[in-house]
Amino acid sequence: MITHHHAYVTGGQVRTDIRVKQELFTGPTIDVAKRLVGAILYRRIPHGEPDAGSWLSGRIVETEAYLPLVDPSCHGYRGPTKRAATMYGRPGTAYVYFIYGVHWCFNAVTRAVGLPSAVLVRAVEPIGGLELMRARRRAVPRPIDLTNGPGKLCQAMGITGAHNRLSLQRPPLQIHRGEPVPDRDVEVTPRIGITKCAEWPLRWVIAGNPYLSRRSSSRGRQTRATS
DNA sequence: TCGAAGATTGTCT
DNA sequence: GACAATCTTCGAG
Repeated sequence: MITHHHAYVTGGQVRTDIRVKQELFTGPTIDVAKRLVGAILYRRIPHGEPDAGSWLSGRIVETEAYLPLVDPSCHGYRGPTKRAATMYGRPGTAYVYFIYGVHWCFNAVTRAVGLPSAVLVRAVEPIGGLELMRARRRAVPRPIDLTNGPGKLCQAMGITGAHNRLSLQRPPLQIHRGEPVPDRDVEVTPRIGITKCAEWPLRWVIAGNPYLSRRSSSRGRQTRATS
């Protein structure tokens, strides 16, 4: 079961905590994408907004890797354009972009400065701040639909372009290591919603987790741990 | 400067 | 399962 720890690190714990968090984002993007499955995403509501100071949190259950140099689906593929510039920045920072004129998508930047790459967080399992998430997600009766998609989780947790380029090691956005997910529970599938190199197995999920995003529309190739 | 596409979601049939 | 909503980005001209 998942335990929720609201406490934010202070004092002598800070140094160790920051090092651990940075390690979350080091290494090949594929490794980071798998590693972030089971990690905890924290969002602190800043002063000036309703419910300031409270925390929203969720366990990451679904990620996708967008690779440098070789991946035409990666926004950084065609160079450091205005939008993709964030991907060329420091690993462990947020890359948040607007899509379809409707939704925000949240990524963690990976690799090194100058190598555009990121991990898309596609779904989280809500842990803390359920009521606040529900308030941000209008017309969503079921808790299971609160954060089961990249646009949904950004809406529920109030993540927007204002967070683009921010460090993920301190408020208002943080990712902490969570309880390890056994390898046998992590499945790899093709990515969802892309047209280029759509068959590449770069999506990681906790098999059978009820908070995963919707199935891929066309081929019904949703993976299941058990049938 | 213009047009098309897009790492999505909610609604309708 | 199909499609509209909605707008920023990007590449072509």
